[in-house]
Amino acid sequence: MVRPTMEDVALRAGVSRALVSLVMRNSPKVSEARRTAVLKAAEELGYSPHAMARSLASRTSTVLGVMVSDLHNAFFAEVVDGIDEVAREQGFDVIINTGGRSPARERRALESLLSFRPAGLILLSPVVPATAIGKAAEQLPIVLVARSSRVSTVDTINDDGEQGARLAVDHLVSLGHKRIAHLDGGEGTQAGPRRRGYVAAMEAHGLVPQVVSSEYTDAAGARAIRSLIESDALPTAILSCNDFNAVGAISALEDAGLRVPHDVSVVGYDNTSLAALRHVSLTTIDQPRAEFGRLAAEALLQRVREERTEPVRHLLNPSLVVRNTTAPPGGPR
Amino acid sequence: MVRPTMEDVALRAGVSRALVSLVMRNSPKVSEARRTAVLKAAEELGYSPHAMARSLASRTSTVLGVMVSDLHNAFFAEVVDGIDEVAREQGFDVIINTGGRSPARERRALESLLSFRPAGLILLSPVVPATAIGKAAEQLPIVLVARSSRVSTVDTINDDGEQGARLAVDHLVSLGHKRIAHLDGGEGTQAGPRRRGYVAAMEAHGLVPQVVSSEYTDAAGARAIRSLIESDALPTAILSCNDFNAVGAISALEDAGLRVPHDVSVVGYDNTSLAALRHVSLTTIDQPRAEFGRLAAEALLQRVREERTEPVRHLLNPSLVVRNTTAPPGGPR
DNA sequence: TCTATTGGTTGGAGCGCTCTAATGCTGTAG
DNA sequence: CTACAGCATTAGAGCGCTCCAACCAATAGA
Repeated sequence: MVRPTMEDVALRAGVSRALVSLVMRNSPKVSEARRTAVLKAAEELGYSPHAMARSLASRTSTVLGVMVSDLHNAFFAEVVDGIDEVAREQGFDVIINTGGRSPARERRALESLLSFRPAGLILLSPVVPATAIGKAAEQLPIVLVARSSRVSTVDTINDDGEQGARLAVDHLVSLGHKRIAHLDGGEGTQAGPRRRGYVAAMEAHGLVPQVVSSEYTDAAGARAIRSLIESDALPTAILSCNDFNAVGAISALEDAGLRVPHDVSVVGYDNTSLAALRHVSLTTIDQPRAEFGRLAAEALLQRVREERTEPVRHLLNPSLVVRNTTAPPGGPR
Repeated sequence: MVRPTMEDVALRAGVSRALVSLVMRNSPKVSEARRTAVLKAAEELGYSPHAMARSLASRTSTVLGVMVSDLHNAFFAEVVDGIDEVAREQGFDVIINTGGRSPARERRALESLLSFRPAGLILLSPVVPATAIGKAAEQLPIVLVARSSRVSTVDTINDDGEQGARLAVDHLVSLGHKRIAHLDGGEGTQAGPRRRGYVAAMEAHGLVPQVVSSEYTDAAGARAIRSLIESDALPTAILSCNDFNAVGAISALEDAGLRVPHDVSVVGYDNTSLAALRHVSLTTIDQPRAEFGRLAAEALLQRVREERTEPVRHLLNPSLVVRNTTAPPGGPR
C-alpha cells in the first residue's frame, strides 16, 4: 500500500528529483537519454505523480470540479459528457460531486469541492443561494449551467427557455390546437422563462394562456391532469414543464380513458432519454446538452487561463423534436 | 483569489500554527479561551483548511473515490446515494468520476482518481480488465459493486442474479405461463447469473428454456421481439435482462398489435425509476441499490480503518415488484 | 586563448498542513 | 524549596512535489 515517490524514481534512474519532475511534466528541456531512463524507472516502479502534492507545490490545479445537483437526472450526465470531453482534451481532470437537490447537501458538496482547490467550478443547476455562489466566486472561476446569475465574475450557460416554449406552442397551434395549457414548473430552475415563453406565444397567437401549477415530476404531472379533469377544464393540448411531468400527465390521461394524441396532445421539455424510448415517444423540446457542457468547460478554462475577465452569457437555441404524442385535435389513433 | 492559510489565522489569534491545527481538528487538549480566539480569527478571515495540504501532511485521506461506469444510468445514482450517506456520516468526502462505459476512458478515470490518493475506491460496474483492478488494489482498498472478482484484497457487492431470475420465473409460472423466453444481456455484467437463474428455474418447473440473445438497451429489446415474431416463436411471457430491454420489448409488441399483458407478459430487471413511471408500470426485479452503496462504503471504510483484511462478498437478495405488465396468459386487458 | 552563450541538470527553499518531541507553566507532594 | 507530575503550547521537521537560481559542460564568438 505504499506508493513510490519521485525520489524513488530519481534514485533508480540515477538522476535528480528535479529532473524526474521535468520529465513528468513533459518539459522539452530534457535529453532523450535521460527521459527514457526516467520513464523506464517510473514504469518499473509503477510510479504516477501525486496530484495533490503537485498542486500544492505549483499553486495551480488541473482539476475542474463539477457539482451535479441531481445525479438521478440523465440530463446532467450528458452535460458532464461535454465537460469531460473538453477538459480531457486540454489536460484537465474532472471530479464530480452531488448535491441531491438539497441546499444543505449542496453546500457541503461545494465546500468539499473547494477544499481540493480546483482550478475552477462548474455548477449544474445548483439550488444553493446566490450569495453562496458569489462567495465561492471570490476564490475561483465559476460557471453556472441551467441557472442564471447577475454576478459579473460568473459565466452562465442556459437554453433559451422562452424560445423553447414558443416552439412548442407554435407546433401545437400549427396542428390546429386552440386550447393549450401549460403545466408549470413552479420554483424549479428555468420554469420562469418557459412559462413566460408560453404566455407570450399564446398571446401572439391571440389565444388565452392557461397556466396550471405543477412540478418537475411524474407524480405532479398526473396530479395536475386530474385536477384539470375534475374542474372540467381539460384543453386539447398540454405543454409540460419537463419530460417527467409530461409522462405523468400522459399516464393520468390514459387512466381517465383518454387517448394521446387522439384526445389530447402532450409536449414535454428536455428531450431526456426517457422521451426517446419508443414506448414513450414523446414530442419534446431538445436542449443541446453536450454543447452546454462543452461551452461550460471552455468558458471556465478561459477564466482559468486568464484570457478573459468579462462574463459570458450563453443562451443556446433549443429545438423541437416531434414524436408521437402530438397530433391535430381529434386526430390519429 | 487568495485564500488565507493557517499561518494567517495563527498570527491574528496570537498563537502558533500548531495550535490552530489542533483547533481545526477539534482536539480536546486546547483551552477554551484559545479555541474561541482561534475560531474567531478563522471566521474573520474566512479561513477553511486546505484538504490537500492536510492529507499530504498527515499521509491519510478522508476522500473516497467512486468510479461510475455510466452516469446516464440512474441505477448508479442510487448506489451513490447510499455511498454518500455512509461516507458523510463518518466524515469522509466522496468524489466521483466517470468512465463512460469505455475501458480506455475508465482507465483514465481510474488514474485520475488514484492521483488524489483517496483512502479507498469504489468501482461501480467497471469494465476495465481485472488486472487493472488488481494493480490498483495493491495501492489502496477497493470495493466492487455489480461486478465480481476473485482478488482477495477486493470486496464485492452484488445482487443474487440467479435468485432474481428465479423470482421472475416463479411469478410467471404461478400466473400460468409455460412458454417463457429470456432476452439475454450477452456480455453485460450480471447477465450470466440472470441467465443461469432463468434456465435453472425453468428446468425446476419442468419447462423448456428459450434464451434469446439481446443486450441491455431499449433498441435491442425491440429487435429481439421482432425476431421472435418473425420466426413465429413468440412465447406468452418475456423475462428481459433489464428494464430498458423490457421497455423496448413492450414497444415492439405493441407495434405488432399485441397487448401487454393481455397477449404477452413482460418482466424487467433492476426496478429503475423508469419502471416505476405510471406510464410504464413495469413488473420487475428490484435490487436494493442504496443498500449496495451503504454496504460498499461500509466495507471500504472497514478496510481503510484496517479493521478487516478478509475479503467480503455480499450477495444481496433481490425482490419481485409486481406492476401492470404481467397477468395470466390471455388475462386482463 | 578567453569570455559569452546555450542547453541540460541539480540543490534547496517552500507550498499548507500534521506530528513528534520538547518547552514552559502551573500545582502538588516530598 | 526542590522535584515532579500533568497539561497546554510550540518549534521544527517533513509529506511529495514545483520552481528558481545556480551550476556545469560544450560550443560559439571575439
